[in-house]
Amino acid sequence: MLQLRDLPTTEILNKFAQRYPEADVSAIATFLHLLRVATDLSFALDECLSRHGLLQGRWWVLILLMREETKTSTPSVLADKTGVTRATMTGLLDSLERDGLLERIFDHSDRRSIAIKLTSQGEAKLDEVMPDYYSRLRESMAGLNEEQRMLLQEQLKQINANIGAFSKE
Amino acid sequence: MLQLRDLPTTEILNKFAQRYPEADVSAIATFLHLLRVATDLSFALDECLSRHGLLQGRWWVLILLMREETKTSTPSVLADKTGVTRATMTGLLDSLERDGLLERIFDHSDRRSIAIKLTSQGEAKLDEVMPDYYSRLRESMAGLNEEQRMLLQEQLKQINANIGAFSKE
DNA sequence: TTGACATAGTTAGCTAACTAACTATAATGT
DNA sequence: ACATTATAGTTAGTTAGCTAACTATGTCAA
Repeated sequence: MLQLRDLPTTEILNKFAQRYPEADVSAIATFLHLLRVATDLSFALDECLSRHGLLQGRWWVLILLMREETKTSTPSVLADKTGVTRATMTGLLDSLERDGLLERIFDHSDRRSIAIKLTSQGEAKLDEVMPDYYSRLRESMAGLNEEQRMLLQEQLKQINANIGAFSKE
Repeated sequence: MLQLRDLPTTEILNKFAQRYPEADVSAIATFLHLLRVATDLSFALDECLSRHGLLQGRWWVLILLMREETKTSTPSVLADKTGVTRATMTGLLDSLERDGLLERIFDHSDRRSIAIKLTSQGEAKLDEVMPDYYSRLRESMAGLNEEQRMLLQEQLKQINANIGAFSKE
């Protein structure tokens, strides 16, 4: 995702709207601001995680395992839940296994399948990262009160409901 | 940026909040929903652009050139405005030049510098892409009225103001 | 006026995603 | 029962980003 350092001014938007009558200026501005804030947040998150030797992909895998009662899942399920391909998941798991944060356990009920289990080192890593992540996240959202947060989530849901319009056909 | 297909339920968030007292449940939920909608929008945008042989990086370069009165800029300025490195910009410009959408013009006032100019083919490409992009964008934002859009932008500004908290130190 | 530093752009090599093709195993329909 | 199809995971090769190092040119201060 691009960083979009230079959002269009109102004048520029109006100039484009003149050339392209399909343009809805306030829709464009809202869309670009949303993308902008989200990419900035995503970069900041990666910066936070990288201080602990993680990036979003590796970190999210650890969290998904921690969520499970048994601290265990499978590569395909993890791939689906993180939204990466199974091929990418193979690489993420290789690197996390190399660091001792999880282990591959061969399941004998279905010999195609492999169980992925968080190690105690993996738990310890999350116990180190999550407090830092949660503290920073708390601060970065401090500008909105509870009511504003609920409202924001409602509005995001509205947008989410119509995303299909973008990719349809 | 990850796709985050499986956002945590309230129960999961509460479980984590029990283990990590730093957690602010509504902050986390708002943050994740924001990232989620933004990545979905970004994917949808790429899907729309790829029908016209573009992706965000190449497309944004064309737009930045179109904004200029002279349809001209330089690699470094374009790199700054798109938030990619100069090295990445070299690659983007190579590919756009190969497609005939822009040209490199050697500037003799400063022989280090190169002028990048949108060709008429480049303009034609934008004239093909932008109406499609704007129409889809209009539809995807149709769930919010003018007032809600302004409100959303205000809230995003609030978050933006505190992003520093995430990456500080 | 020249030595040190700064700027513009490129090249080379790395990384983390991707797709496509592959192996192995399981499930299913005739 | 066995041929077909589906599923789980990996491997190989591609892509679009990145950083670091490089060339060439320009600027500035002793």
